[in-house]
Amino acid sequence: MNDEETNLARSFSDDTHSVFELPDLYLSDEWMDDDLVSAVSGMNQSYGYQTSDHDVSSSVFFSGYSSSFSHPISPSTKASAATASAENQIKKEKKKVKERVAFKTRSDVEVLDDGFKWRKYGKKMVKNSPHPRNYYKCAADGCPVKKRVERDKDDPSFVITTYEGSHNHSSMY
DNA sequence: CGACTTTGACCCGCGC
DNA sequence: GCGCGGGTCAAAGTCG
Repeated sequence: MNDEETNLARSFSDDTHSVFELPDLYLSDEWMDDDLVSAVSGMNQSYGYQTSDHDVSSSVFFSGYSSSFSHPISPSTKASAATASAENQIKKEKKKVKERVAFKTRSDVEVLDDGFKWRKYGKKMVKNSPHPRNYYKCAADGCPVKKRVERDKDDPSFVITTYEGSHNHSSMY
């Protein structure tokens, strides 16, 4: 885990958020489908946290393509694919994607204040799920960080948040 | 009245 | 080369 990811984890441990470790309760691979599973490396951690308004618990997957990519648990589609082409795809993704962090959060609201200011720029219906997916960008000037938020397809009380990139500004606003 | 969200259109990569 | 799925743009709308 690099510094950025550590900071991200710590951002949930302030006045309004308290971070505590969970047993591997939510680390089952049932939700790890498609691109999410391909984003997961060997370093997995599980957290829960509370806000003043809501009780939420999260599975937190810190991932980085750049470091020690471990072979993912193959979902059905990729498992059936030829090994060679699958490896090529992994190579391509490795090149393109720098850094991705996926949260699965039990919450009734999808806009959790994680200390950054987000500007919403898109909404899409995704094929796999009956729920829309929302796209946010960090509002800080010149900051390239994006996140996407979607609900779990078969358990709508979960919200999946995926962060992409690292903040290049120290202040949160 | 300014800042931010909404929402359909547009774009681009990929598989057939 | 066309259609589809996923990501982004930007004009219009909404909110404080």
